[in-house]
Parts: sequence; C-alpha cells; structure tokens
Amino acid sequence: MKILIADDDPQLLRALRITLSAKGYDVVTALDGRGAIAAAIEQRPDVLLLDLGMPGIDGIQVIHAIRGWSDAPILVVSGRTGAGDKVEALDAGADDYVTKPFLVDELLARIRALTRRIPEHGVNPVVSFGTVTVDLSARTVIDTSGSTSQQVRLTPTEWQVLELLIRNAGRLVTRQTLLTHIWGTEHARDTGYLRLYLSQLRKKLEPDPASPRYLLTESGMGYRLQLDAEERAR
Amino acid sequence: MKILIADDDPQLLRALRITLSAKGYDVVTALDGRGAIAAAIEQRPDVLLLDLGMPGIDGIQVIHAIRGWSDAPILVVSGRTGAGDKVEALDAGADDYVTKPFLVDELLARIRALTRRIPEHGVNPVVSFGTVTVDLSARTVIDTSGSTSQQVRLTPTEWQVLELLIRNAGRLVTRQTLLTHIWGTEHARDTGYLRLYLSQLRKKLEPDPASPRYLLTESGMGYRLQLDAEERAR
DNA sequence: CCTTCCCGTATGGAATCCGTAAGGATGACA
DNA sequence: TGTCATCCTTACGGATTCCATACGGGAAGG
Repeated sequence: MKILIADDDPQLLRALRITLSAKGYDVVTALDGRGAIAAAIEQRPDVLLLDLGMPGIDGIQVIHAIRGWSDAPILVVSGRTGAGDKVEALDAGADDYVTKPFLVDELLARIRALTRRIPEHGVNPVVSFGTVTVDLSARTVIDTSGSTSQQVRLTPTEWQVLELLIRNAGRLVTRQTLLTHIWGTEHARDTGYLRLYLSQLRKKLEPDPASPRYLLTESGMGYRLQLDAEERAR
Repeated sequence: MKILIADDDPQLLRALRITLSAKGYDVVTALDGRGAIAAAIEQRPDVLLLDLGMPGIDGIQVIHAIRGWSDAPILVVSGRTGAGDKVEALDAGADDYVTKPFLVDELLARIRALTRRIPEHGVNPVVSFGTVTVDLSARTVIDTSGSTSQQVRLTPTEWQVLELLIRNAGRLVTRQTLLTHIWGTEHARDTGYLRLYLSQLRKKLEPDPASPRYLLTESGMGYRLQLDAEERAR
C-alpha cells in the first residue's frame, strides 16, 4: 500500500515517514503543492496525505488537480481549524480532514478507514499449471481435467509446501529451505518427509504423477515448480 | 438519499432532522442502539449518523451489527474525544468520527464527502445454498425443503459465524479469523466453541447434517462455505 | 555388472483434530 | 421469582493428518 505525504514541514514529514513505514506502508513524500502533484502522477499512490497551506500552489487547487484523474482517498492534514476551510477541502474532493496537532493513533485509524474501501489491487495470487488452478488467498485448488471441474483437498502441510513452491515459481527451492520453513530450524535433517509430501502433491496435482511435468525434482538439491510458458509470461 | 440519525438527545435529533430535511435528505431517526439496528434493517438508509454512548447496546456493537450486512457509510457523532474511542469506532467499521459539539456546515460537508463514494448498487446480500436462502440484511433464513417454506431461527453467535462465512463464500476462513472476529481480542485460543456453533449451523442449514455439503471443514485450518455452481457464477 | 546413493511410494501406528451430546452458568424478560 | 434462550465448559468416540519405517527403482560411477 503506497502512501504519498505532502507537507512543508520536514520534521513532521520525517516523523510520519518513520511511523507509516513501520506500519508497512510504502511512503513517498513531497514538500510543496507542485511536488505533490508530480509525485502523485509518477508514483500513483493508493492514499494521499495532504497539508493545506504549502508554499506555491494553494492546497485546494492541489486537490482539484489530483481529483481530475485519480480516485485515491485524500486525507487533508491542516493547521487551519475553520469550518470554511474544512468545507472547501471536503467539497473539492478530499475524503477526510484532520487538524494539527493530531494524534498519530487517530490518523492511522482514519487512514485504515479510508483504505478499507479501496479494492486491493495487489498481486493476483492465483496460479495455473497443468489441469490445475491454485488460489492461495482462497485456499482452493480446482482440477479441470475431467468434464466437470473438481475441488482438490490438500492437508495443511501440503499447503505449506505448495505455497512456498508457488511463491518461488520457476526458481529452485532447496530442501533446506523447505524443511526449515515448515518444520523449524532444528529439523533441517531430512528423513524423508519431503519426498512423502511431494509424492502426495504430485498424486493430487500432476496429470501423470509417475512422470511429473510441474513439480520437478532437482536431484541432490531440492524442488522446483515449473510453470507453463504463458503463465511465466505474466 | 436516505439518512438514519441515531441519538439519545431528542433536541439534537430534531435540529438535525430539520437541517438535513432542508438539504433534501430523507431522514429516519432512532433513539437507542437497538432502534438504530432495527431502523437500519427496515429502512435501508444510504448513510448513517450514529451517536456512541446511547443507552442499551454499546455503540461499537451497533457498528458491528450493521457492518455485518451493509456497506453504507457510517459517520459517528460522539461526545467522547479520546483517541481510543475514535480508533475503536473507526476500526469497527465507521468511516468518519466527529466530536460534539460540532459545526453543522462541517458535518454536512463530511456527509457529502462520504456519499460521493457510494457505489451505484451494493452487493446482493442474499445467498442460497442447499434448501435454504439467507438474507443478511433482513436477518432471515428460509428453508424450502418441505412443501412449505419455513423460517429458521439463528442465535446471535450463529449469525456472526454464518455472516463471516458468507462474506468469504468459497474461500477458506481460518479458525483464528473466526475467533478473533467474533470474540474480539486475542481470544484466539480454541477450546471448542467453533466446532459447537458449526455443528448447530449444520443442524439448522444442511440437508444432511451428518455429511455436510456446504459448511465444509478443512481439517487443521478452518471452515469454508461452498456454494453451488450457479451461485458462484454471480 | 555391481555398488552406492538418492528418490518415490506404500503402510501402519501415534498424535492431533473434529463432531456431538449433556449439563451448568448467565442474563433477559415477564 | 421463575422461565426461557443462549452461551460456555467438559468429555469422548471417530476421523483426519502426521510421522516413522521399509522397500523397490533408477542414475552415476567404477
């Protein structure tokens, strides 16, 4: 989630950058109105924190300029407490208005409230290979090999293995990585668990489990999920 | 544009009704939390103005109850000025928070800002699976298994569980998600509540509770509401 | 051809997780 | 004060999943 903060106070900017970064936001900053508009165009933030009263362009005009092409939520942070300023900013297209000084907890809660309504356009976590489609977020596997698409059930451990392979699709995943990720650091000694779960995964996912085309073994090293060409192109 | 105002102060209620009616809003009022929930269900307002600290139910719980099935913007108007109250209300699902006393012009501007983002038509809150039809907004379950359609009664906790499953229909819902969503804080330690309520829900909703077709268990992970194919197509 | 290593698969028991029933505690309401 | 619905706790049989072991096959190298 990318957030643009525009304020002419470098100190406040720095404090907000630290706070919001710690909360997992991708922070972009600007020091004046012109810079805010430019940054909004270049960076396409998901949320905007705008200070009115920045030097140069009037804050209201900044809102207008951005609202012309973006629907991202705009939260105005301003020292002006008058009702007239608030009404003007909100009617110009701002979604919320907080007066300085403000409490950080409240600001964060208001940002959460604004971003809640924005559909998350994050990376699509659905991957297909062979006759099978995997949706990591919904935790579903659908097999379209027969005439009717069928749900495939995986056990928790099978999911853990498959998820790690999908997140590193195309790349080699070492046995060590898989073992430590699933059984913890102390269980790095393979006694054959992995072969077992890979076998079960192939039985459930591969068109021909005897000769795997997607869940490949790299002898002596680990495993690799090989996607089809059109999948890799994404 | 229909707006629901819930406040225990009749005088404030009257003043707001006059003001908002003059602006062209269709005004509905309620004097306590229970009345607010009932009015929201019956009248389907486009916006809600909620006072915290009404007698009876806690304001936060009112927000939760309405957010279960409605996406209408909620603006909290409260005398409590603490950051904790604001954060709690906003995270519960409120979209804005104004402290009393407030300026009418600002309130109107905030209402305009909220209503500007209302989508044309919300998500259909009625879902069918098996022999039952669930209407989240009306809080009704109708069973059409027999010759005559029958009303099914669910307890509040059963509703909360079913609600979360319906809103994530087709997707896996973690035990942890269910527990934290229903029992609030870090009450994530399962001693068996969920199994109990799922059992009761199946008894009331499944055609054959012994072999569930819709309220599925994913052993070791959580639960999933599996809809029929034609329902999923929507 | 044989040895060695690594991998895939089958199988059974152990541990964990799940469904359901029964009973007590709590609170709303008359 | 008593009734009723709901919530919570406990307990136990059954199902699922995990773990450990064993055995067979294939590739590499001598």
